[in-house]
Amino acid sequence: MEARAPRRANRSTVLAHVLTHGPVTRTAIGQETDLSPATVSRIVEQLLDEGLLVETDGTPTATRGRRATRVAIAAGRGVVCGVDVGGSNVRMVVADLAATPLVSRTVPTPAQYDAPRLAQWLADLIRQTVGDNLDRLDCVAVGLPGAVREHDRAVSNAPNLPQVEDPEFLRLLEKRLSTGVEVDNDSNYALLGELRFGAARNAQTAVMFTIGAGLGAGVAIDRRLFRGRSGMVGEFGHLPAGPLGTSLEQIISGPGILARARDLGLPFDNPADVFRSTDSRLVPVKQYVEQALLIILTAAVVAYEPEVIVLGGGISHALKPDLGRLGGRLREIVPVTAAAVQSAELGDLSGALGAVVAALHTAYGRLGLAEPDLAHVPQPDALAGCDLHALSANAIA
Amino acid sequence: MEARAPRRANRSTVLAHVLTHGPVTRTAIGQETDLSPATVSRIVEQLLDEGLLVETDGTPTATRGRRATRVAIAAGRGVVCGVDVGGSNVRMVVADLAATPLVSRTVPTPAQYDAPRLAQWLADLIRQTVGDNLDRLDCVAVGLPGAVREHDRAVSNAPNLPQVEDPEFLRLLEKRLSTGVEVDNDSNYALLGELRFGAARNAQTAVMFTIGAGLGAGVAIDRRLFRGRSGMVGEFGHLPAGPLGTSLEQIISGPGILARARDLGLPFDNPADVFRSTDSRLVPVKQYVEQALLIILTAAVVAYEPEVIVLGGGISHALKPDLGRLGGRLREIVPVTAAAVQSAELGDLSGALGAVVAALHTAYGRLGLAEPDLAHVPQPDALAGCDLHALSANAIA
DNA sequence: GATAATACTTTCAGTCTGAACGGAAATAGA
DNA sequence: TCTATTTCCGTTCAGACTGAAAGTATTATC
Repeated sequence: MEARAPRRANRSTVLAHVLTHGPVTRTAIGQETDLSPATVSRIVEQLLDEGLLVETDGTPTATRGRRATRVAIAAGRGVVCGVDVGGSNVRMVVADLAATPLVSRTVPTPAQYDAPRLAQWLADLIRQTVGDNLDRLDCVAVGLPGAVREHDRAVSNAPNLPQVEDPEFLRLLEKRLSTGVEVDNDSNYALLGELRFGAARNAQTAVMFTIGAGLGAGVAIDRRLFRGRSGMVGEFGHLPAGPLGTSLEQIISGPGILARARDLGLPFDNPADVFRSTDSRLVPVKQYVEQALLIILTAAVVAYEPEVIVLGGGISHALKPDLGRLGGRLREIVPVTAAAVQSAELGDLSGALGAVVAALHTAYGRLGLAEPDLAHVPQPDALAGCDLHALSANAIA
Repeated sequence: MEARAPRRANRSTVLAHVLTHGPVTRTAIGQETDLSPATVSRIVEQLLDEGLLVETDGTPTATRGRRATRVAIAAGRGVVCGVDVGGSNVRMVVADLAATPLVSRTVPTPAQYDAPRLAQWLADLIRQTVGDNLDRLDCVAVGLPGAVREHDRAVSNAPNLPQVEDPEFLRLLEKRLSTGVEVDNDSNYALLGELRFGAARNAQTAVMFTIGAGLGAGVAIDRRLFRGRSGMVGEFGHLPAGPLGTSLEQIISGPGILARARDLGLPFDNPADVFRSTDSRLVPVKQYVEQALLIILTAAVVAYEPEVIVLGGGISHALKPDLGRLGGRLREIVPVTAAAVQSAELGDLSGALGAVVAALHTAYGRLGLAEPDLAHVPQPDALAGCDLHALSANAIA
C-alpha cells in the first residue's frame, strides 16, 4: 500500500533546488535535477498547495512562447534567528526562509548575570528583536563560546562566559522562547557562515580559526560541519608543542600575547595593538606567535587538507598583512597540499550568520528537506546587495 | 516507464544484510531491515537467480514449524586479492567474497628492481598466488608505501620504494593482471584492516599510525576512510613542532631514532632495539621520541576525536609497554575526549587484510551494493577461527 | 488571425511496494 | 499415525509513484 520513499526524495530534491537556485521555472528544475517535467509539475503543485512555495509573476525572458512562471520559497512563511553569544558582545540576525536578513543587532553581553538571568535576558532580547515575526519564528540557533557536546548539548570549556555551562541556561532559554533552540560552538557557526556566504563559499573542505580571547576552531569536510563527539575538533591550541610542552593556545591567544609583551616591559590593553605597534622589541613576540600559528595551520592542513583556512576573531584583523607570508611558509612545509589562508569575509557577523544557517537547516529539515541536501542550502548570494549594518538601524530600540 | 530506484536500494539493503550477518533467513532479513516479507522474498529470489546468493541447507533451530532456509553470499563466486607492498616485504592475502582468507603469502620485496620489472614481478606473484582462482579474480587492491592522490592515483612521497611513484608501475601492473587494481596508501589499508577485523572494529572514528621507516597515518571518520585530496591526511609527522621548527617525523621514525642514538655513541642497527635496550644513556632519546609521539597523538585526538588510535609498524611493538602511560598523558592534555591507544591486532597483516577489504568493497559495489552500505561490510568475524599463518603454507611454492 | 514556440498538465503504461492470503513443512500431542 | 498448530515462504492485489507521450495553454512573430 505504500511506496512513499521516492516521492519524499523527489520532493526534497525539488525543494532543495528552489532553495539553492532561488526563483526558478519548473522546466529548469526538471532539466537540472533529471526529473521528468511531469514529476516536477506534480511536486511543485503539491508544494504550492502546502504554501511552501509561491509563484512569482516575473517575466524573465523575452523569447517566444508561453511565459514561464517561476516559483520561489515562501520566504515570509517563517523566520529564524541566529545568535552569537560572545564574551563581550551578543550579535543576532533575524532572517526569513530565503535567508534574507531582516534585522541585525549587536548588544554588549551582560557578563555579570548568572545563568538564569542571562537566559531570561537573552530570550527577551530575541523576542524583542524578532518582534512581529514571533509567531512565525521557526528556529533559534545560538552560538556559545565553548565546546558543545553533540549528544546531550552539554557545554564545557567556556572560560569567557562560564554561565552558559550551566544546563539551566539552555533549559530556561528554550522555555522562555517556546521554540527549539539549536546550540553549537561559536567557531563552528562562524565557519558555517563563511562556508555559506563568505570566504569558504567555494570550498568543499575548510577550517576556521577564531583568534581572540581564546583559540576556537571549526572544521567542515565536504561542506558539512565535522563536530566530533565533544565538540573540540580542530582545537589545535591544545597541542603541547610549545617550549616545555606548553600548549599553543597559551601562546597565541590574547592573554598570552599580552603577558609576553608585559614580560618585555611593554604593557598593552589590547592584543591587536601589539601587532599594530612597530616597536622593534616586539619582533620576537610576533615571531613566536607566528611560529605557533604556523604549527596550528600545518596541523589543520595535514589533518583535513582544506582548500581554505579562514581566520577570524579580534586578532585576525591585525594578522591580515601577514597572511600572504604565512601562506608561503605553509606551502614550504607541506608542499603537496596548498590551502589558501584568508581572513573572514563576514567580519564580526560570521557567527550570527552561521547561526542563521544552522537555524535554517533545522527549519528546512522540518519542511522535508533530506539531510544530504542541507549541505547546499541556503543559496550563497542571499546576502548579496544587503547591507547588514543598515539593517541594524531597523532594530527595535 | 521507470521507477527502479527503490528496487536498487532494497536490493542493496538485502545484500548488505546478508554480507554483514552471514547466513540468515528471509524472515530475519525482513524483520531487521524493515522490509516486508514479500519484498525480501522477491529480492532474494532474484539474487538467487543471479547466483549472488545460495541457499544453505542448515537446520539452525529446533523450534516448531517449517524449517527456515538460510541464504548466504555465494562465496566461491569470486575472489579478491589484497596486497601490501612494503619497503622490505610484500604481503598478500587472497580471500573469497565472504572475506574468508584462502591463501596468505609473504615475500621479500625486490627493492632493486626498476618500475617495469617490479610491476611484472608483482603481477606474476599475484597470478601465481591466486592460482586456480585467477578466472574468478574480481579485484586486486595494492597498498603502497607512499601518498596516493585520489583523483588520478598519482603516487608521491614514497622514499622507501621510489619505483612505485612511476606511473608505469601501475599501468603495467593493471595490464599484466587484466583486472582493475585499487591503489592506496598502505597506512590507509592498514587502518581499513584494523577497522574491520582488528583493534578498531567497534570504533566509529579511528586513527592509525604506522611507525617504521617513515611515519604513516590513516584516518577513518564514521567508519569510512577519510583520504583528503592528496592522500596525506593525518600525517602529523610534518608538524614543524620539533626544536627549531624541525618536523616530528625526523624525530620519531627509524632513521631519526638511530641517528640520535649514534650521536650518543650508541650505534644500533634496528630502531626497535633502542627501545628494548635498558642503557640509561638512552633515556633522553626515548623521552624525546615519546614527547614527539605525544604531540602527534594529541593532534590526532584534537583533529578527529577518535575512539581508538591504533599504532602499527615495526617500532610499535617496542612501544607496547609504554602504551598505558602514553594514554594517561594524553588524557591529561585533552581530558574531554579520551581515545584508547592500542597496538595493531592484525600485526603485519593489517595492510594486506585492509587491502582485501578495499578490494571486496569494489567487488561488492559491482554486485550492486550502495556506497553507504559498504561501511558495514564485510562482517568483522570473517577471520574468526582462521589461522592466517597456517594458510601461508598453502601458498604455491 | 494563423503559426510556431514554449510551458505546463493530463493520460497512460509500467515498476515497485506492503498487506493479506494460501500453500508447504515441520513439530506436538492425541 | 493422524491432526492441530506453528512457522516459513510464495502469490495476489490494490495503491503509490514515475517517465513518456499526448494534450492544452499562453505568448511572440509573421
